[in-house]
Amino acid sequence: MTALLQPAFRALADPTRRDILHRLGTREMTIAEITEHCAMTRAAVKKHLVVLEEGNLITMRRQGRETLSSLNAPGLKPVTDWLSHFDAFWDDKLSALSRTLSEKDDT
Amino acid sequence: MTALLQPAFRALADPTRRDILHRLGTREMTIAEITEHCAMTRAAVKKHLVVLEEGNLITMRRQGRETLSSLNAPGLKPVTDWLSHFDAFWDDKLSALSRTLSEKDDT
DNA sequence: AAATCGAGATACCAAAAGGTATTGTATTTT
DNA sequence: AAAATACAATACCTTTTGGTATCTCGATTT
Repeated sequence: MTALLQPAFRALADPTRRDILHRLGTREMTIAEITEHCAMTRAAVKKHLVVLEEGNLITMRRQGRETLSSLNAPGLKPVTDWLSHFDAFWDDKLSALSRTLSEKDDT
Repeated sequence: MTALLQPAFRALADPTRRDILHRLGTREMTIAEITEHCAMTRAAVKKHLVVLEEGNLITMRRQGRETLSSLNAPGLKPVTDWLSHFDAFWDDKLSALSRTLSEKDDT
């Protein structure tokens, strides 16, 4: 999974792609549907989707003449794992609480 | 803080910059020190440091003729906050626990 | 004071990223 | 079968990105 760290971070670096991820959190969507919200051409949206797929953040499946894109949230795990390395450096109440709890119960 | 979301994600998109962040987790370092590990010129490293500073992920201070760079971990918070929106989509034990707790106590 | 050392500042270059336009190809619809 | 639909693929363009080289400036060392 750590092999997908760079493609995932790369995919997240663009605001359009983050917006698409958010929308796909709601439901599976066609390229045309996504394009409605994006102020660019279908071709451009498709490119973004390919980048998201390379980052393992979405999956695409062909159904008839449509391509359905859906969120692959577990693909974010390498990213959150990498970020968790820095948890110890700031004192966020919740993360501190989580750390405390995980110390008591590491099953 | 949400205004720094894009610069922060941008800064994290480069493997060299992520590596620098890791190193700065250990201690404050000069540009020359960082450059030793980076297989590129000081000028290139400096550019990366500027990007990291724009993302609010590090701070730089001049001391004599040296520039000391240090990690600013709280700058990662907008990123982790954005990512937490997707917590509900995978079943990570710790994040599930955190959500449960935050429901009971939202102060 | 002179030489050196760590950086800042530009200018420049090649490659990648983000986007459009155009053309082509299956799948539906009528 | 013909037309329209939803997309794929390619070519092309512009801007950004990652990098080097060079020159200069200010701080240190001797």
